[in-house]
Amino acid sequence: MTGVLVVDDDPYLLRALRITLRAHGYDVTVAEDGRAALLAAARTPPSLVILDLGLPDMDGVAVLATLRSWSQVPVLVLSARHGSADKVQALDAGADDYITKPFGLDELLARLRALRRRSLDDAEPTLVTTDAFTVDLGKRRVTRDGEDIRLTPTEWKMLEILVRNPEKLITQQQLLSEVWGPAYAKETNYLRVYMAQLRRKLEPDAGAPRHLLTEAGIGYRFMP
Amino acid sequence: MTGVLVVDDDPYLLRALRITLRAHGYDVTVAEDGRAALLAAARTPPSLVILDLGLPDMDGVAVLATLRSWSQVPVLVLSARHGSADKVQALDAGADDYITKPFGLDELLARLRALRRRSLDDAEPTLVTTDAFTVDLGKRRVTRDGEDIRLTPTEWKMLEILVRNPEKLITQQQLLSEVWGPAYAKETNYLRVYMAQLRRKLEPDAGAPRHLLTEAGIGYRFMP
DNA sequence: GCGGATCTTGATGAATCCTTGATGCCGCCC
DNA sequence: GGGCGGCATCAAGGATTCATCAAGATCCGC
Repeated sequence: MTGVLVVDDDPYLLRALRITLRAHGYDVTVAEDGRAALLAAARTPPSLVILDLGLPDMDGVAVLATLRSWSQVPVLVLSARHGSADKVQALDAGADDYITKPFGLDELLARLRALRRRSLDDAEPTLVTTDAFTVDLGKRRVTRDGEDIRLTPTEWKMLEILVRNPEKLITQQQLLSEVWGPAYAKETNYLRVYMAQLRRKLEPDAGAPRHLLTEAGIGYRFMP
Repeated sequence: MTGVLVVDDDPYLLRALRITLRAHGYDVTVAEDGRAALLAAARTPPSLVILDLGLPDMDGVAVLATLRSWSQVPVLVLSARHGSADKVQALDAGADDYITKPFGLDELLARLRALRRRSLDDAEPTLVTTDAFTVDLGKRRVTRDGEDIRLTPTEWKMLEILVRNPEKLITQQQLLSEVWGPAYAKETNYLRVYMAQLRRKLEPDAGAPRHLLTEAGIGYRFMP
């Protein structure tokens, strides 16, 4: 499902957008100020962001700049200002599109479609290599000795979390709640089963792992 | 040098744009009607296109659609019309941005920067070959053993997305929302039906696919 | 309208994946 | 040395997902 984060302080517009976007199949999250928007974007990264520049707590361009510091998500900016200086500022801060109020909902939907069309070919060239295997986070692919390794969805989720935090200790609870959900925080069994499978598929000697390490009683750690 | 093709029939605007864009480091080509624009774009493919919808010889949207049939170059549309129906039509025909006259030159420049930022990873091969079949993304054609393969519109859309992202895993949700729209993100049935058809038409052995691979529970992947 | 192509929808067996329990190993403390 | 807790491994079941087929429903050009 395509997730859209709508950031605006006008409750009426918010309501209209939520209804319209839901009716067109988007999964809508809303935020009424900049702080809430950044929190929401960090917690559940959306596929698209609609951002009003006139927010009560902080400048819209500042929100955009902060978001851009860690996310490449396409952003469509809303503004009541027609002045070209504002547009220039927003576009240069990293906005992908700019639309002035008032606007037609069909135009907004068309611009969203155009944005999403472009967002697919954002090749995220993050490649993590060890001397045994290579993980391509963008293409979602693992290779070993030139051969593709086939991972199940659960195996991949676990590996992705570990690989995105190299050398960092990930607790069992972190892994369980990220992969299976917070309700599974005590099912440490799952971790053993899947860690064993990952090692069998990736480690040269699954009995003596060198990259997927166990920290007894605490969690696991990935070493490049 | 970034090449910009400017298509407009107003000689004054053309002159102003040429001077301004050259001053900002762009390499400018101009065309005064649709036919000349398409010829120029075909002969020396530009990095960006600025297209006025009001042309003397043919409808601007038709020019855009024709251009889109073989090129993915970012297009910024100029129009004197403020109506949202026009915008929707242009954006759905493949425009990447839309700006109404009159406009500020600094806004135009900012939008051009935003467009160029998004299209950095060009180098788009229009011809993708495997040892079983060949896909010509520009001409929208698929050949196998020298024979043309007939694809339905839906089959083509699906294949195009996969082929434009070689080796990359495309999730079921990405495929569904690109081909059928975001509201269909749960109809994974469609994917199976059409993937089976694509394999029957393209794979030497549809039962053991080598180029259109299934990642169970996640999505599909194209391997050249 | 009519006919053909294309798109939906449902049903079936096969393949894959997740869960769960049992078993054995290792290190540690009593 | 024996008991214990945490870990690794294995295998089987049940659940989910996939491939395939075929029958309507719908769209489109003539």
